[in-house]
Amino acid sequence: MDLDHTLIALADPTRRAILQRLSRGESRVTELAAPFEISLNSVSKHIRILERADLVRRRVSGREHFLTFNPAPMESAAEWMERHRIFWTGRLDALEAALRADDAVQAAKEKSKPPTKPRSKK
Amino acid sequence: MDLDHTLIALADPTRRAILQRLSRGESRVTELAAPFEISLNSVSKHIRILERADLVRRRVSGREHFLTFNPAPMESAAEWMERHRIFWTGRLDALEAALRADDAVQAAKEKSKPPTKPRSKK
DNA sequence: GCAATATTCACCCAAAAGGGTTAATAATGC
DNA sequence: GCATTATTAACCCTTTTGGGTGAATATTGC
Repeated sequence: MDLDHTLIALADPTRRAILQRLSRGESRVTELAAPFEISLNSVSKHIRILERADLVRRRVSGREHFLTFNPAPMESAAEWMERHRIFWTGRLDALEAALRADDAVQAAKEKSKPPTKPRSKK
Repeated sequence: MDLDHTLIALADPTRRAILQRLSRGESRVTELAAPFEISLNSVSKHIRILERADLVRRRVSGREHFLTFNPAPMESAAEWMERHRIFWTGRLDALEAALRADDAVQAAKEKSKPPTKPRSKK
């Protein structure tokens, strides 16, 4: 799934730093790699993972590779996370509400024990 | 960083399915593993990764381990993603605006060639 | 043409992830 | 006590990740 690639790409501090740098504008690979202590080669591999997630686009001009940040996958991921966060948390809330409701029913039963009018059907 | 563990945990379909199941209420490991084709053992390993991210909590009662979904790390991750998405995209917008402004300045220059008060820097 | 530059390719290595199988451990039911 | 059940532990295997080095390739500048 795309989401997998996006989340994997974002789950690394070096790659997040690369994206942060690229959010300020396009950059060549060497420029981008300079601030990092790891080798140019390792940075190149991180870039490939970012490209797989389509978070980074490459424009080759002669021997220089210009990289740009593409926010679209990040928007999808943020949207997915927000939606599921709300949905999943909402279901927990619903569950708790149901439990509270059950408790209330139980309390009512205990209190007045009515013959519990058989609800017709069945 | 915590974010690393959270994103890694969320970057797998099996683990997302586990969380989805747990969002409907707590479950034992065996119950949880039943719908999956992979072994109980593999599910157990996925659970450990979810626990590392604190997305899943474990309550042991006798030989049964009851798992619950903890939404807090997901909220942090969603918050992080939304904040950076806006910030990074915002900077791109700012960059584009700056480029458009430069274009406008350039166009103005071309049109009337005024002495163009040098805006200091660079 | 030739040296320097920008980048990747092809490897090596260690650690982690994701899958499996076969014990081992701990609690339950009888 | 003893069989059953729930779960992890300890291994094996393969792939991926994250790091490295050294060579290959392509382009630029002279």
